[in-house]
Amino acid sequence: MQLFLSKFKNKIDQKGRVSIPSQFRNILFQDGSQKMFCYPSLDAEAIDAGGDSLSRDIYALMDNLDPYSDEKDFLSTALFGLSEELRIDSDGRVILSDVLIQHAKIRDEVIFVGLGQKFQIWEPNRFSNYLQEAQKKVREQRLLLSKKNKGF
Amino acid sequence: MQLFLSKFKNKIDQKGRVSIPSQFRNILFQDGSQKMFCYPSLDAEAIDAGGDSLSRDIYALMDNLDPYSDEKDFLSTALFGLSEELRIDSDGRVILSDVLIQHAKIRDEVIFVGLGQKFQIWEPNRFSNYLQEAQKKVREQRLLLSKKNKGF
DNA sequence: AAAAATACCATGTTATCCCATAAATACCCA
DNA sequence: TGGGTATTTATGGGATAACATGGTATTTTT
Repeated sequence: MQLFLSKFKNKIDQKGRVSIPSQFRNILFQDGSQKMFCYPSLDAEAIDAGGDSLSRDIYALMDNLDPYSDEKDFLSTALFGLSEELRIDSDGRVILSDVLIQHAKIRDEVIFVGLGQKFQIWEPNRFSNYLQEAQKKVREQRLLLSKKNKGF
Repeated sequence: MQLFLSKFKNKIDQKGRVSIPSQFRNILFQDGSQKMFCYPSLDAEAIDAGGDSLSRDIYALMDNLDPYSDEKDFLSTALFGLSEELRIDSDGRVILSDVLIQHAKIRDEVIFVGLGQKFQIWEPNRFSNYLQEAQKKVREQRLLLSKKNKGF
């Protein structure tokens, strides 16, 4: 399985179009779909995005919940109610919706960040702050992890 | 399993290309992949790099985490977001990304240092400083150890 | 009709491929 | 062992393809 790795900075033009980094695009295209599945990230000011496998994972997650629970209703509203399948045009670009743009406080540049099975889209400054925090956490965690994981 | 051993100094050309030392390249090619997996070293001004086995170790590490926790998001941002799989071209060269170059403060020459299951890429002067300190530390340690373990 | 979405085209930049060269290494055979 | 030949390797350059990005034209929506 191909993973989303690394990060890329791209511009948004006057029409609101952004190129999806080719590395990510190729992964999305692998299952034949010309869509990018995305929704406002639940715990960050960013957009979560991915391909068919991501949307399938989320469907599967929902299926495991009690059909008549509040929890399921909340989650399906938060995820499916706000998720979109953006069409990827012939040049590999998408147009982000207003809802997504406002949630992530995006202007005219974005950062695509690979997270393995999905990726996120950030406003650049906001992302560099988040990254610093994340790196701090990793350094703390690593002490624990390194006992089990050789080499890393 | 083949180990990355010894060190090699190579040049970066005007296009940003560096030859991977053939000894290392052969190990990378063993599992058929044309990629070099790498990321900014966590505790040194250097680039950590390796092949499939290194990336698999890290993927496995992430698999153990709760898929929808923000702990996982933090870790995958710092690990996946900063990792790259650089394509090795037909002449055995890669192009290091800006992020990696800036982290390791690399200019037009690098040193590849074998560390067993992975290797590091250093700016030459920075590496020789690091090496001197490391040797000093080893000598100090050895004095302590030798009291218990003669012969080392 | 106006606005938005889509297709299509153009451009500069960068990455990728292919080939050339020189040095180093491995190989071979008398 | 020596001496010469072939092979590998690092490195440079030119040609080509891919990519991000901007623009214009055409279609669709409302």
